[in-house]
This record gives sequence, structure tokens and C-alpha cells, in this order.
Amino acid sequence: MGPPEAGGRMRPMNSVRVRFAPSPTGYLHVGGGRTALFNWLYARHHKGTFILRIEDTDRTRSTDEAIEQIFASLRWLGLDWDEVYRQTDRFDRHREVAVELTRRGAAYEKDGALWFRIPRDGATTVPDLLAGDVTVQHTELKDLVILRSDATPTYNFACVVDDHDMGITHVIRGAEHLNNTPKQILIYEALGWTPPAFAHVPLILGPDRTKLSKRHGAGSVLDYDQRGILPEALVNFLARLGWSHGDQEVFTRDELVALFDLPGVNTSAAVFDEEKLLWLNHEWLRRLDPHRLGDLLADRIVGRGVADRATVEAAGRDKLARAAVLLRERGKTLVEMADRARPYLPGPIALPDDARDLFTPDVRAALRILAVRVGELDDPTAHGFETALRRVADERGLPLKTLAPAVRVAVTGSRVGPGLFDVLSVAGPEIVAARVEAAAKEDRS
RNA sequence: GUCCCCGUCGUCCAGUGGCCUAGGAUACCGGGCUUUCAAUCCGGAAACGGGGGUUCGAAUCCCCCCGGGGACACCA
Repeated sequence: MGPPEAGGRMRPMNSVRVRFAPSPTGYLHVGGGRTALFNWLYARHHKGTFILRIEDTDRTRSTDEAIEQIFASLRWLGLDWDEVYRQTDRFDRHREVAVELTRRGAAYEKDGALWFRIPRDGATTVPDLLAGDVTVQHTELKDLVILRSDATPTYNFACVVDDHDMGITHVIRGAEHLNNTPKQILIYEALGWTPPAFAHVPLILGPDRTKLSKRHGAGSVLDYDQRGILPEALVNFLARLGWSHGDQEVFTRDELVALFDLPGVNTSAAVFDEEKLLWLNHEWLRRLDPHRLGDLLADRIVGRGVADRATVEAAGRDKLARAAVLLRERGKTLVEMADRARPYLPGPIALPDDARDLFTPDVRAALRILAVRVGELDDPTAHGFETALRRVADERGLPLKTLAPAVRVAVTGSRVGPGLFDVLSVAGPEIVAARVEAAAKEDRS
């Protein structure tokens, strides 16, 4: 028989119910993101329920903006929740239970606050699914406030009441809570309630090996979106921090749901390695559908001010998708890709000063001819451009090794980039002809 | 300081007593390919924290030490 929900409904006993319980005192950082992910994966894997509970009992530090940020972060990560609660909505219930605790002699009032009494003797064992049995002597514990002077409940207390009322079966949370658990178990026992199962997942550390926190800089989940990281990549990366499935590194969301379970989770803390995230992002960039990636690229181009919306729309979806396919081979983030997308969009290109040595009189003469040929090109594929380029080089007695870099710089403004003929083909004859002609007029001095 | 957790390449993981001359990934170094940069391919360097046990045999089990982290709020 499962515990009754707040409303009194009964639930089947075997169904998994887990919750992610962030406090809205700031943005959601990747540590919290991973805790949310593990809970979500566990729920989805076991066909259970994923509950989101906003722990806003600290009314002076909680903000609505933070709540919105948390929602937005979870949505971006693709972690959908089945139920959502706000702890402040349940204050009456918390007070009711506090009274019950007092009636049972487990709580007492002092200085206006209500305190929970820790039994003098004995010890409490947390049967942790990951760490094993963790026993703490009661002498190590101190009585704790459960109701503040202003009658609002504190974390360790509200948490117990809500986990119980909401029928939580597994509490999956960060290892920093392991020390709180004996106190919470004592509260369950004082109330005659059965505690849920606990699984304390290892911490995520910053480069300095201390718990990842806001002071490590780029901690916010949404920052990663800002930096051009794909949610697929962050989810994949976070999942692999503390969890594994053999030697597999790349996982789709569906694979994660199918494979994730608590027994596969580690017990030691992990350092957040930005380099590996970037590698995974690159992997995911290359796996995305071209048109979807093209759309993401289009937004990013506008967002970064590389080109305006009208220009991007004029280029068209197909062209953006083709450009994205070229760009993703050497970009690790959407930001890098967007910042290199200019060559594929209409408009002039600025030539770098240090590349002017490429435009010798011979080269400029060849470029003039090439511009004409490209204007008349009837096969605007990579192959068509290659043929045209080779022919001009041949006619002018210039090695391709000399002409190609000049054309590249003329069209893209850079000496490096994707395969030249692919670049020309995606940019298209019109853009190529105009830029090659403009470069041919460059007077190097 | 006290209590709790943890300890395999720089980093993330594999490894659950013999398949380990310890495997994969990333990052790094060298080479091939290429108009360039990537990608890719080939090669390289790189770890079981230390000491005791247990065992025919230990990265795997036990103990001690050392190291790292976390918690010690009317924060969560």
C-alpha cells in the first residue's frame, strides 16, 4: 500500500516517484542539472513519475525570476516533469505536522522557534543505494529548527513532509545531503513514517577540485546554450559524469533512458572537463539533421550580429543547412559556426591585411578571368567550381597551390576553412563572382 | 577541528580475484592524407596514493596511514 497523496488518492505501490527539488535562490547550475537529469532518467527508465518541487521555504532568498530560470533550464535540457509543486503552498500542512511532532514530544519550542529533538543515545543508519550503509552516532547530531520564529518550515523538515506526502519512493540527490539524511530519517521515525530509498550521487567538482558552484564561472545551464552547446551534448556529458555503460561515450536521449539505472552510478566525485564537453558537442553537431542545424545556425547568426534576419532569410533554409554541414566539421560550438558563416551570405567580404601578399599581378589577372567564368558557370556544384578553377590556373600557368588560397581569401576573407570547392558551391556563383572580382581589383601596396 | 564520503592515465570512465604486459574516451605529442584548417587514419607518452595483511594469485577483499572532497545555519 502506497502512502496517500496530499489529496488522499492512492497510488500503486511499485511505481517509481522521484523528485528534483531545487531552491530558487539563483540560476540552475550544471550540478543541479545533473541531479535533475539522473532523477528524470530514473523516472523515465522505470516508467515512473518525475516531480519538480520548488523549495522556496527561504522566502527572503527565493525569487520568481529564479523559478522561471529553472523552468527554462529544464525545458532546454528536455527534462519534462509530470507534477510540479511549490513548497510555500504547503506551509499549512508543514505546520500541521509540526504540531503533531510537538504532540508526540519530538519537538519543543525555544526562543519562538520549533526544534526537533535528536534522541540522546544510539545511532541512525542511512541505507544508501550507492554509498551503502552510512551510520551516524546521535551524539554527532544537534537538535534542529523545523519551524522558524516566523513559523515558516526549514529545509530538513519540509523536505521530509513533502517527500512523504508526495509518495516519493527514491530520493536521488547530491552527496552534500548525505549528512542531512540521518536527521531526516529521525523525523520520519518520529512521525511513524517509512522513509523512501536514498541515493546520494557524487558531487561535480570544478577545475580546482572543490564542489562546482556559481563561483566557478560558467555554471549556469543556460550559459551553455548561450555558448553554443547543444542540449543533446550537455545531457550526454552530464550523464557520463558519474555514470557509465561500458566504454560507450555517445548516447542519445533514448539510449540513456533505456540504459540508465542506479547500479551504474559511481560513488566518487568528478571534475567537470570543459574540453570533453566541447568534443561531445562537436560529435552532436555532426549528428544533427542538417536542416535542424541550419535553423539553429540561422538564429545564432542573427543573435551574434553576423548578419540580420532579412539576409539570413534571403539565403534560404537549404543554403543554411548546406553551410551548417560544412561549418560543423571544424566548429565545436554553434557560436564558432555562426561566427564563420559570413562567407556564405551575400555582401562584401573584408580581406585581411596579412593576406594581401597572395594577390600578385598574375593572380589578380587570373581572378579577373575566373570571375567571368564563374558568372557563366552552368554547373554550380563543387565539381563545377573545381573544373573552372583548374582550367583558369592551367591557362594562366599558375599552380593551383597558388590560385586556390587566393580564391579562398577573396571569397571567405580567411586562409583557413572547409574544402574550397565546397565553400564556393555553397556560397554560389553570384557571391563568388562578385568577391573574386572585387579581390582582383585589390591594389596591394 | 569533528563527523561522513571518496581515491585507476592531467581529466571522464571500464575493470566486481586469474582473461591486466590495466582497456576506452578526451586533452597532448609525432606521422600520413589535403590548397588551408578541420575531419580521418597510423603511432606515442600517460594511472591502479603508500604500507601491511588474506589468497596459489589482488586494481579488485580486510586493516592502517596519506591525500582529496563534503557536512557541521531559524540556507537548501
